[in-house]
Amino acid sequence: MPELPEVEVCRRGLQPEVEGQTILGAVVRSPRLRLPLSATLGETLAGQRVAAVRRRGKYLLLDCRGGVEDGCLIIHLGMSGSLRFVPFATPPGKHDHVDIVFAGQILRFADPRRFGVVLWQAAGEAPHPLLAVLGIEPLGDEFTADWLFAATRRRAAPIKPLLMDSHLVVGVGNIYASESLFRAGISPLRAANRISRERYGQLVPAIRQTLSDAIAAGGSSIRDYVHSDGGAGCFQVECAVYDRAGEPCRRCDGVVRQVRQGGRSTFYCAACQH
DNA sequence: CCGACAACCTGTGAGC
DNA sequence: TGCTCACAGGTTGTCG
Repeated sequence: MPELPEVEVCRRGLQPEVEGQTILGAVVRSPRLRLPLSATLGETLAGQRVAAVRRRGKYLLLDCRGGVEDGCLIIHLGMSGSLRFVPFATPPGKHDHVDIVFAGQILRFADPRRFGVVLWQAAGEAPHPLLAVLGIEPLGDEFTADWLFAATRRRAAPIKPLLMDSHLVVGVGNIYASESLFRAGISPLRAANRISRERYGQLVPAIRQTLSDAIAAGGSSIRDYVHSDGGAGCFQVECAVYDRAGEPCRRCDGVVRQVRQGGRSTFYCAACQH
């Protein structure tokens, strides 16, 4: 479910609940995820104090201190993952794979499709390979039109799948790639190296704005559970093109089209986007 | 190095 | 109602 905004909303929901709190232990019901879960996660996490809740791309990072070894709990929600707080003794559902137990409540990780990841990274180890290959943060200072223009000079692939390549830029998933390109008036089919520097000057702010708006829209209703349903976020923001094939464009009297790129659905308005 | 594609896994909705 | 198929918000690995 989650792209960058959903993960960031999740992080903000998590932070006030767990920062400074001590983890009593963890329960692993099913270790089968995208990468196998450590069998000793419970012992590793027991007694850890959560020093900070950070985000890198779509990865949540819980910095931990004071257990058997300092380190970082890395969580990725994959396509269908979610985190929520539940009271003690709440019976686990079919896809509730991991519990992280705090003094007053349980942080429960569920993931029907098992594309998610829960990993322990010990302090002092080399950065985990999953994180080491990540590109730059789209809401960070480095993400500029000049940078994106330079990074795409040798890329003949269509711009939309490139925006979704986390080795280049992190966090832009299938929904927000389509939405950002609509906002910038750029066709998702256009070769990345045939987009001018000036038009990247439109695209970069469009991506930032699209992500920021989505974070702001999702950021309202967080309290005792962690929001990770991008669908709900999308309803709140009202998508311009995503999942609106055949429906009227919101900007002109055209119709939203759907095509397939890299095995994923892309939505756009051929009249508004070139 | 680049780009296209299959694969991982489970659930859901559409169509017959 | 029940079956089958296509598709779903991510990422990696393989192949040409």
